[in-house]
Amino acid sequence: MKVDPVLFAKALADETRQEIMKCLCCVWLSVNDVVDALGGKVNQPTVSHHLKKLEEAGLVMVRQEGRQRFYTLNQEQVTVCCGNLIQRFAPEYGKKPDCR
Amino acid sequence: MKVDPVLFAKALADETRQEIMKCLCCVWLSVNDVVDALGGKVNQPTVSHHLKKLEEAGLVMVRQEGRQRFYTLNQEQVTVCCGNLIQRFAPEYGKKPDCR
DNA sequence: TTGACTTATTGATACCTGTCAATATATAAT
DNA sequence: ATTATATATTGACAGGTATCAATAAGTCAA
Repeated sequence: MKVDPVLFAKALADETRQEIMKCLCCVWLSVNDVVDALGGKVNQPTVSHHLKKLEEAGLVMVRQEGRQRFYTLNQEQVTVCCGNLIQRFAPEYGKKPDCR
Repeated sequence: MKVDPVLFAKALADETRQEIMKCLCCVWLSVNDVVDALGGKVNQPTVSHHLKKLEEAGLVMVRQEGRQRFYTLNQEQVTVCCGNLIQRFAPEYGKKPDCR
């Protein structure tokens, strides 16, 4: 799934959302787990809203289980998108010294 | 100069700003040069506004020359910030297969 | 000094978005 | 069926921001 670099940046351009991503790094959490992990900073609808944004950017994966939905960070997507940014804005960095 | 990952993402989270970054990739341009390069999409004050944002995020370098100010993309900063994002959100990607 | 040029700043406006309260939807348990 | 639980959606509101027109500030030329 190819992701627009602006969409990717927009998804990252929020403090709370980056905290959520941190929580979901390398582990599957339900929505309420995330709410708890944030320690009452925001409430459940807000977390759902952020998770939706992250999902639209392809940054999280979802797995339904009973009445819960488990999310985890898509680390490959993060890596790919960051690589795309470097490709786009620093293509020859490290190659042509005269460019700097 | 250490850059906050949220600030970095915010700087990238705009279509016009990414276009400006593209223009400034590997070349020094005056403000009016950037305005022209964008082909009348936005006017001069708007470009100045965006350049200020990019400067605050450490993504561009500035050089004064006469009455003009020349900007260029700081490719090293882009590379470093992207590396930081990967470090933060995909630290062990490619190392621990059990993590995926 | 005056005028021309380049860029930054200010004020106004419209749009976007993060947040919450309330509610809806869906699923499981009894 | 009814109740409880988990999550998503809606509506409202406040704060942020992208944009422009107008103006200011700084610099060079004459």
